[in-house]
Amino acid sequence: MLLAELQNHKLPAEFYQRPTLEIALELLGKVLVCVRPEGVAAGYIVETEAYIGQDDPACHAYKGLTPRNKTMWGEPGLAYVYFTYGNHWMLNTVTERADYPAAALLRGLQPLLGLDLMHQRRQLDQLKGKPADYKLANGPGKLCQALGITGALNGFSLQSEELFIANPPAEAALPPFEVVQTTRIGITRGMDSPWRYYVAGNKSVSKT
DNA sequence: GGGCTGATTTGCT
DNA sequence: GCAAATCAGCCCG
Repeated sequence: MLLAELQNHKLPAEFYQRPTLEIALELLGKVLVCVRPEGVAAGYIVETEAYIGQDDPACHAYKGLTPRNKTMWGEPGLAYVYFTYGNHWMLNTVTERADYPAAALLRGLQPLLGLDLMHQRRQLDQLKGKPADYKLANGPGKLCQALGITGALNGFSLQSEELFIANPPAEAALPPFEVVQTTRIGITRGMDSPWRYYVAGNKSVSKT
């Protein structure tokens, strides 16, 4: 079964102990897996953004350490989950090294496992019917909703049993793809840094 | 397909 | 109080 394969190919701690831009780039095509009591959901990462250090005006760490952004100063490989806009959770992977606040935001997922569960969680309106599969997690807020990720997972290790990122086995990998590098989305400061990456042509990218 | 707008909570000024 | 690493609904074409 694919889930067992994925569990055996978790990214090692060293993967996260590197420059954030490298990590954001290399996360593309990896598989994010979330195991909750109600079931398993997983998808290919197709869009990421880097937020790097206290000098990056768009990074939450810009204004210094607060209870909310504390996880960014933690060990690389932790999940930094935060709440914004009154409705939405966001998932990041902590990068670089402990005591240095940096993270890669996961912005888009191409659904792979647990499609029914994702539809159930993302159900908007009984009358409207199901959204297309590629729209289940094509955005950072939707991604968390589809996988059942909430603040309860903030500070969890991304090598845990509940939430982890894995290198898919060759037979389950995304077909070869090109990467587009561009500026970040949804921010009001630090808009010049081209720290967003996505899989060219993939429909689960939030905006092209 | 694209543009505009209200929703709704948390954390910090 | 207000801004926020957003989303969905509604209108238009």
